[in-house]
Amino acid sequence: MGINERKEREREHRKEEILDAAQRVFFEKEFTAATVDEIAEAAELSKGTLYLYYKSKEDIYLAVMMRGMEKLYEKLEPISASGSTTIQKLLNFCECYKEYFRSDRRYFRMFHFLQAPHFHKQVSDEMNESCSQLSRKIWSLVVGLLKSGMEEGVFRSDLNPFEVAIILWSSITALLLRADTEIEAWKERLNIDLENVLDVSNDLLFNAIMTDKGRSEYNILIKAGQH
Amino acid sequence: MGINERKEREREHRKEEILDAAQRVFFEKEFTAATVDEIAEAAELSKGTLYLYYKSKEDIYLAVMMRGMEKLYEKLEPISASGSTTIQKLLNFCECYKEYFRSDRRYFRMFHFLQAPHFHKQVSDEMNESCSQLSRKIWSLVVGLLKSGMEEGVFRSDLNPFEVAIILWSSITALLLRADTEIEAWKERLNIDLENVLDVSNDLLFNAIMTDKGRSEYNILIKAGQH
DNA sequence: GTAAATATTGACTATCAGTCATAAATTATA
DNA sequence: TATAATTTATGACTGATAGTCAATATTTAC
Repeated sequence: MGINERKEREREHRKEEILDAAQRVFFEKEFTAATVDEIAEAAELSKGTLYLYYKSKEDIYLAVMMRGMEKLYEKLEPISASGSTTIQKLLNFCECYKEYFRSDRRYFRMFHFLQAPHFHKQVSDEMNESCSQLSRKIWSLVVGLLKSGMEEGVFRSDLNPFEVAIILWSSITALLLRADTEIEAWKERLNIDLENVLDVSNDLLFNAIMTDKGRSEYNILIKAGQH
Repeated sequence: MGINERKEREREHRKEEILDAAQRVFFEKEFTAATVDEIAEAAELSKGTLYLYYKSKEDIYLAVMMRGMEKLYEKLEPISASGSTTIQKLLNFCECYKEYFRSDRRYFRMFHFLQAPHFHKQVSDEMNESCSQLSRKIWSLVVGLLKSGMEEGVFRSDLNPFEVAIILWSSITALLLRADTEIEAWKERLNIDLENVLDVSNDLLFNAIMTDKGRSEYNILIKAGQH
């Protein structure tokens, strides 16, 4: 019976079409401002049909956001797999995340909602699970990098790689989320460029987690990058 | 005419009563789950009356949150005014924020909403302004501390105190917000204690922003604190 | 004591997520 | 091919809730 397979394919295709429509809507309006009716209209389907494919508005939102996370993963993974040194990879990771922030800002912006605790109440267990799984994929790239660096002796091995990953990821994401909403305000009020603040923050943290060996390689790369 | 003054006092008093009621509600339920009708019932007033005193649900929420920020300020300010050394003050600031997180968790939890960009759409300009003003008050304590430390030569003076304040505040707040919602998950999954991660993060950043002079004082204090 | 001003009310409106009985379309059976 | 069974789609409806406003009650001024 190829019929069930075809039906399954068609179902997945329809789900993607709904996401295409939802993405157009969520790129224009944030979660609360966007309505399910708008998404249905954009998808040229009735609202009831949407609910045959997704369990809630939050599920649809997360599914679009996961496209964004997947895209970030696709950008980070090749760095991880490349032949660069660990220090170079760390710098590339950060540059890549910043580049993602700049060019895929509408996806990045959706990450704001991951923070809101109430949001997850309406998310189905399956969606939450796929989302965590994808998070962990990205996560493991960072942890992997830190572990390699510790083994090679460029990162301090007295630190816990998971803890350092949390620290780095939290601080970078927090500053980018802040930059997303406040970059103009800081520029005007105190002439501070939040993207530059991120560079300073990274520089402080990188130096702090590196060994002398790591730092010497890092400083050479940094100087080479500044021109 | 003392009547207008009395009326003004009564109006302020009523606003506080509404906040008392709103606080009880928001301490139990997060923003979306709490309803204005519930707050009205808790205040023993009709919903219409609430809107004579506050312009929106968001305004009421922010007003309660500002009580929480005020309370934090009241705890931080004495540290700033004390005769301790700058390094000691920095450590006390962090300990104080962590203590606030633990004992005033319900206020702290409300901070989650400050991040959400859509939230501010419904906030009146006046409320936004009072809120920013209060933020700046807390903010200036941190910046003041950093500036003093730079003058005394315990903090690196090649760094911009405003930028360092953003970095410290962002990273501490981001880790505490994460701890608020994920502390059990990390404990179970990888046996990682997010409160400890905060200590590690602070240690990395503090060392990174200090001069040799600062670090030597810091290390003495840290060792004294560990017993 | 009465008129004007002020404060309060709660029924009403508008909006929107999610549902479900009904209808259309597709597939299986005779 | 005709009909029954199954699957997919619909949109009017429900329930929840933020915010409004004409009507009412209370307080102040004369």
